[in-house]
Amino acid sequence: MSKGERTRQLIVEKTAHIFNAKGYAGTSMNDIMEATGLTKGCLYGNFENKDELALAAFDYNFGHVTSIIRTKILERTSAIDKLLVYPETYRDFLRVPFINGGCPILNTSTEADDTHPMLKKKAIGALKYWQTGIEKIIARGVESKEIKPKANGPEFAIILTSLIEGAIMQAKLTNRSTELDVTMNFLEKMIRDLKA
Amino acid sequence: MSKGERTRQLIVEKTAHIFNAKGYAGTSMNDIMEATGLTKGCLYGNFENKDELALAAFDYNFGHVTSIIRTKILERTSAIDKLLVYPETYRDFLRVPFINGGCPILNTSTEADDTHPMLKKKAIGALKYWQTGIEKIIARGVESKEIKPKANGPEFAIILTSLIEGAIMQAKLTNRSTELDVTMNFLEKMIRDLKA
DNA sequence: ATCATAATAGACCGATCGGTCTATTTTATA
DNA sequence: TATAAAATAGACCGATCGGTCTATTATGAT
Repeated sequence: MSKGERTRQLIVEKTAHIFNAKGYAGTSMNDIMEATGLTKGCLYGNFENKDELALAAFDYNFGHVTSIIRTKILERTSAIDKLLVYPETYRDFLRVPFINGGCPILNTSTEADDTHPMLKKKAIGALKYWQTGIEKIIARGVESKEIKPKANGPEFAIILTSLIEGAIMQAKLTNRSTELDVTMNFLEKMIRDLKA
Repeated sequence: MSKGERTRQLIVEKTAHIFNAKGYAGTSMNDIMEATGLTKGCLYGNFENKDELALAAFDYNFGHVTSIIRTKILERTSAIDKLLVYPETYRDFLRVPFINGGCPILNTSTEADDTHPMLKKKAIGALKYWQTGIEKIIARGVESKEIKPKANGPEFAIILTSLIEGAIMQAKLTNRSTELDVTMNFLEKMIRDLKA
C-alpha cells in the first residue's frame, strides 16, 4: 500500500465517526483537519472535495457495522440463531456503541433526502444489502426445513429493519436503553416463531 | 389577535414545513424570507433569533400531526378501532403526505442530537406524549374488557412507534410505499390480536 | 385623525464555509 | 543517495451564514 493510499485510509478512519455523528452538512473541513492532524492542502491532495470524503466515510461506517454483524452470523449454523444476532447485537447499541453516533443508514436517510443524492443512493443500497442478507438466511432456513415454509422473507426483513431503526431512533433520543430492550425482546420472539 | 400575533403565526405557518424538510441547520433565514415574503428586519422583529423560530416550527408541525390523528381517534369508540387509526393513517404517508418532509420527531431526533438541546427536548416530549396517548387507549380498553388484560400498554406503545418510525424512514429513503404497506399490515394484525 | 406599532429596504458586521494556490519542506521509495 | 511524491503553512477567494442597525414608510387600533 502506497503512502497516498495509507493517508487516504487514515483520513477516512479518523473522520468517519464524525460524519456519522454530526452529519454531512454539520461536519466541516476544519473538523476533519483537527481530527486527522493534517492540513487542508493535504486533505485536498487526497480527496477531490468534501463529497468524495463523505461517501468514503459512509462506506467505511456501513462496512464496519456489516463486518461486525457478519462475523457473528458466520459463527452460527442454524438460520434462527443467525437471525438472533440482530436483536442480541442491537440490544447493546447504547451500552457498547460499536458505531459512534447511531446507525449510518438512519442518519444518512434523514439528512440526504434532497440535499445529497449520492449519499442517499448509498443509504438505499445499504438498506437493500441488509435486507437481502436477511432474506437469504430465511430462504436457506426454509430449504433446510428449520423455518416454516410459509415464512415471508422479504416482509420479515422489512419488519425487522423497521423495528431496529425505530428503536435506535428512540433510544438515542431518550438516551436510555428501555426502547431497545423492549423492541429487541419482541423481535427475538418473532424470530423464534419462525421455527417450523 | 393583534397584528404582531398574526404575523408571528403567519411566519410559523409558512416556514414550519421548510424546517421539517431541510432541518434546522439546513434552513437559512434567507429561505424564511423567501417563504414568507417578509424582510429580515420584520422577521427579527417577531422572533428573537432562528432558534426561537425553529422551536415554534416544531410545535406547529407536531401539533399538526397530532390534531389530525386525534380527530380521527375521537370519531371512534372502541379502543381497537382507535388504535387502528395509526396503521390506517401512516399507510398513506407517502401518497398523502400530510406532513411535508416526514415525521418531525424522526427528523429532529437525528439532527438535534448534540447540536440543539432545546429541539431535542421538544422531540423527547413529543415522543412521550404520543406513547402516553397509546397507553391510555389500551388501559381504557383493558378496563372495558375489550382488550385482553395481559396487554402491556407501555411496551406496545414502544413497539408501535418503532414500527411506524422505522417504516417511515425506509419509505422516505426508497421513495416507495412497500415498506409502509408491509409494516402497517403487520401492525394492524398486532392491534387486532389485542382483542380480549 | 392620531399615534403607536409594524414592516420596509438594505447596508453592514464578524464568522465560517468549501475550496484554491504557492512556495517550501519532508519523506518514502527505487 | 537521488528523485519523485507527499505534506506543510497559510494566505487568499467568493459565498453564505445569523444577526444588527438605521432611517423611512405603511398601517393598525383608538
